[in-house]
Amino acid sequence: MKFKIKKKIEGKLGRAGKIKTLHGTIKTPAFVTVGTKATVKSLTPEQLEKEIGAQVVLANTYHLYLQPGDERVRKMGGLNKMMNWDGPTMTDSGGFQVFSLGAAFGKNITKITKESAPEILLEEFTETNKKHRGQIAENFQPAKIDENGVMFRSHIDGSAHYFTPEKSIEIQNNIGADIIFAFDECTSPNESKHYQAESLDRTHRWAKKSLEFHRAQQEKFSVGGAEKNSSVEKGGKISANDKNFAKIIKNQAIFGIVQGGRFEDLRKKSAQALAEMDFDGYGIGGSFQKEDMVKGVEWVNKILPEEKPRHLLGIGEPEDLFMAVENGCDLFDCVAPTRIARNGQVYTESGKINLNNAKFREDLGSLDENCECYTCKNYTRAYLAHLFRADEMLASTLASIHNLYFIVNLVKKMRRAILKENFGEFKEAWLNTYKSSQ
RNA sequence: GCGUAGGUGGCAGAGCGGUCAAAUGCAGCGGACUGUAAAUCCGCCGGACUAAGUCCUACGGGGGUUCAAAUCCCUCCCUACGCA
Repeated sequence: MKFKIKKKIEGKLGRAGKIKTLHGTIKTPAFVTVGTKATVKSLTPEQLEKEIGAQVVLANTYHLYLQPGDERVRKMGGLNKMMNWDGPTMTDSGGFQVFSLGAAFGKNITKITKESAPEILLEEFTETNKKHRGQIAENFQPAKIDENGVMFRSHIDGSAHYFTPEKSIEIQNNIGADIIFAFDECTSPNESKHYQAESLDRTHRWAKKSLEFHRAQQEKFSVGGAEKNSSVEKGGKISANDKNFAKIIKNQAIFGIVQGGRFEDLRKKSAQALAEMDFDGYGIGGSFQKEDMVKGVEWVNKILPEEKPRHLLGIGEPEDLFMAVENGCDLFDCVAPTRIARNGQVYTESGKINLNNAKFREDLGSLDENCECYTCKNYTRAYLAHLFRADEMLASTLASIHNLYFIVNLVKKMRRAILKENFGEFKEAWLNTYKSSQ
């Protein structure tokens, strides 16, 4: 993987550049589409590429390990081949599941908190979650952390699985994405500073282990290439797939992940510690308070090496993307566009609208007035409103096409603005319209 | 005409003397969703008053029994099935 900066935003940390991978080039800043289980929900790769113009897909280590199993992914020729996606790919390490299946499990907690958010009545939410999320037994906690790793209980069948940094990397090697992440702990925003600090040190130790293990794997595959491949060592023949994997892993980049919650000293310490390790790029993870996410990003990006790409994990909403691009992030992924789409909400230039609202039942306009996407060119709000009410699958597909097009192209526009040196004006104008009618 | 089973909120359908403005599901209305436990979840859903609450009108119509009736009795109307 190679990263090149083409242009910077004057007086800011933001930049436009290019990341070259085995499966193609990513023009940054870029929005990464999320395909957790090796599919961007409700979309075909062809729609992703042609209708949306997506550049990258991010899949998930934990999910693909559970099903179909990373060995099977490898047998199917790796992530790209398996899902018929030709472009660049990434995998998240399972670090987010430490949070979502751990501290956040059964509670109504998200990694983004808002100043205005009311106190959460934990017990109430736990009760409702038990009721509605099925099979889960009393006090069931699917993720438990210790110094060496995390014990996950499968959310599918309850079986126990132990992830170490090495295990996560090994799985990610088998999945074969272009960019992989070190195993980390995404901490809950509700944790004390004491816990955040403790967890941070552990995440740094895991980062080092992840990096060392990955480099060793690459070494194994580069010296003598496919001959050193494990299946060959067992006496097998060198298959085309083994050769292909040798190439993939040799080129597989690894990003370290910065944590530290919303604490300045911890964020800076984390950026410093990771910058000292020779990662190919960096992820910025963990929880934020919406209002001061800017500061968090700034603290970190001032320290991380400029010449390496930075991925802001799990963000976001349009306003977050402007903030992050301006402050030096190159990649973003977020489930929001596809998730809210499946739930009936779509982006428009003037804010989000909910197609389940009665007022759209006879609205013959397109989802967003000036949008050029496939959905907007061919369908009305009224039709989508009907599809959602009728519980038709096409509703998800059409809304997802629109939302991803909207976000992917918004970031592309930001890139163009950087190249044209008018990012500031573009941001201001865009956000004015977006906010004004919310 | 006779027999049997029924008539409950927009629909389906519980309840069979008090704890019933009435379970549950659907429909309806609104909200949430930020490295996907997610085609998910939450709230409201007879009427009036800002809310805890208070009052009003309600389980086919009418009449009764009872301190108390969606629930028991009588009668009428209607529906389904069976028999003439």
